[in-house]
Formats: sequence, C-alpha cells, structure tokens
Amino acid sequence: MSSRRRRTTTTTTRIEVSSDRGVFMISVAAELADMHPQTLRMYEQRGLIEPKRSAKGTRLYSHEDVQRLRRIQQMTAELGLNLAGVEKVLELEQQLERTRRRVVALERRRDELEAEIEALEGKREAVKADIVRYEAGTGSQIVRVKDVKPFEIPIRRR
Amino acid sequence: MSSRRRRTTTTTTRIEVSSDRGVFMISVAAELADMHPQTLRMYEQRGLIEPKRSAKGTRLYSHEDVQRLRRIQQMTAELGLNLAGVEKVLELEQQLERTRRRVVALERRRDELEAEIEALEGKREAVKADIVRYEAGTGSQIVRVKDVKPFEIPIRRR
DNA sequence: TTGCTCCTCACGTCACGTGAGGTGGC
DNA sequence: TTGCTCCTCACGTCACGTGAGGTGGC
Repeated sequence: MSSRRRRTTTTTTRIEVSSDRGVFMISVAAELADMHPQTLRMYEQRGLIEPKRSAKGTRLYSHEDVQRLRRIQQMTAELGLNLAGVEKVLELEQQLERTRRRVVALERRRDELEAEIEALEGKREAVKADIVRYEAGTGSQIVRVKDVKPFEIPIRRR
Repeated sequence: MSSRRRRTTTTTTRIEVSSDRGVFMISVAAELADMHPQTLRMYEQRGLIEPKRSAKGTRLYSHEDVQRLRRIQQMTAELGLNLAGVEKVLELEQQLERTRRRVVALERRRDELEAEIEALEGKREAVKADIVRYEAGTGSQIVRVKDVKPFEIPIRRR
C-alpha cells in the first residue's frame, strides 16, 4: 500500500443535505438502491414511494427515499415478498417501532417513580430516626396520632 | 317464523375440545378455512402450518390450526400477500403482540407505583401531624437529628 | 365399491420486473 | 447529437393454487 497520490485517485467528499430533500434523479436513485429506474416508477404508481418533483416534472429522490427503496429491495429480493407484503410489513414495522418507543418511555417512568419512592422512604426513615433519637434523649414517649383515642394522653404501642 | 320443529331441522351442538388438539381431517379443515385441501398440504411443506398426525399418518388439524389457516387465507386472498409475506407478517404480529403486552404490564406497574407514592406521601403527612400533635399535647420540643451535634444525643443506629 | 387419505407432477394464472418505443427539454 | 427525462405497452419469469393421476386403508 503506497501512500503516493496519483492523478487517477478518486476522493470522497461529504455534503450536508437534509434527509428529506430531493436530490437524486431517478437514474442515480436507482443505482443507489440497486434497482431498475422503471421499477422506481412502478413503485411510485403503487404508492410505495413518493419522490419530490422538480419544476420540470423530473423525480427527485431524497436520502430517506433511497433508504426506503433499499429496505424494499431487501424485502423483495432477499426475502421474496411481493409488494402487498412490503406494504403490510412497512406498516407493521412502524407500529412496532411506536410501541417499542412507548415501552422505553414507560420503563423510564417506572425508574423515576421507583427512585421517588426510595427517596420518600428515605425521608420517612429520617423522620422516624428523629423521633427515636428524641425519645432516647429525653425519655419521653412518642405515639402516632391514629393510635391515640381522643382526649387520651399519648402512649406508644406498636 | 314458526317455532314448530320438523324432522329436517338441523341442530347445533357444542363439544369442549382443547384448542390445540388435532380433530379435523384435511377435507374438513380445508372447508372450514375455505381452502383447497392441496393448498393445506402445500402450506405444510412450506412450514406455515404443522398439523398433528394420526397413527396412520392422516393429518389432524386443531382449532388453532384452522384459525391460523383463516388468518393466512385472509392475508393471501384479501390482501394479496404471497407466502413469504405471510411468514414475515405473522412473525411481526407476534412481536407486536409481545411488545403490547409489555406496555400493558408497564402501565399497570406505573399505576401501582403512583398509588404507592400517594400512600407514602399520605403517611408522611400523618407522621408530621403526629409530631405536631404530640408537641402540642405536651409542650415539649421536637428536633431533627441533623440539627443535633454529635455526642450530644447517643443511642440507636438502625 | 365409495370416498376419503397419502403422495408427486404439471399446468394455468397472475404479479412483478424489465425492456422497448416514442416524446421532449437541457 | 447524446443522454437523460417523461410516459405506455408488452413480454418473460416465477410463485402459487389447483387439478390430475396413482396408492392404500377404513
């Protein structure tokens, strides 16, 4: 591996582009997704993909579109689904994704609540400790209100 | 609508059968699922369904099997999926079902925890009330441990 | 014997992908 | 002019469903 640069060396560059901005004409998008351009037109007719259009009517595919096309290509070519199956699967995957997000949110909420409970119990312990210490220090008795009959002098039971 | 019974009147009866017990021979299962018997054999070969077998090798389909067949029939006939799609969809639906169950369980847990917190906060209020009442009842003073210097008040650690 | 089961093989149909053919604007 | 775009139409292929054909046991 020589590090010498030759004039024929290809270089890669990056350009920041919003993922839903139409940037690839059909021949490029087709190549990126490893599909026939005509297939892309067919998919559009079937409602599987909706590229933007230029002012002149030329289809313009975004990065998102290409990713979706690749996903479809994977399902049809590798798994052998037909287009009805692709539609259904894409729909189910979206539902599953939403449901999973809900699980994550609920798990987070559970953790929060458990932490809150721990904190609250900590405070209760602290209050108890206060009372016990006070009792020890003075020899007097501490009782809970609910254990005391009206007008009676407080006496500790437990 | 006459309520008179005639000899040709058909009646319905019910028999309790475990849902995974093989009870229908192929012709019956096919009729129940609105499919050709040969189609059921094909599905079995494709791994979409696995009926039990009698000692003599005759396929025996359970109620569960028939339900699954109907589900498949719906996907292929109504939605137009091919069998690869059916497999994938059944798999995804199972995942989705599991994830939804998890959501339900987590929601229940969240409700429990929220109730627990409410109860704990109630108790704290009660304890506070105890102290105030006691103080009010005896005229003595209540202090918090953190406000007391070390060695001033000993005893009890927890 | 009839009507079911089992199996394999073959054919018709339909969806899908792709190619051809003709148009038009950079 | 070349090479792209747009479109519609048509054909080849393949998966799927179903029918036929032959077997065997209640």
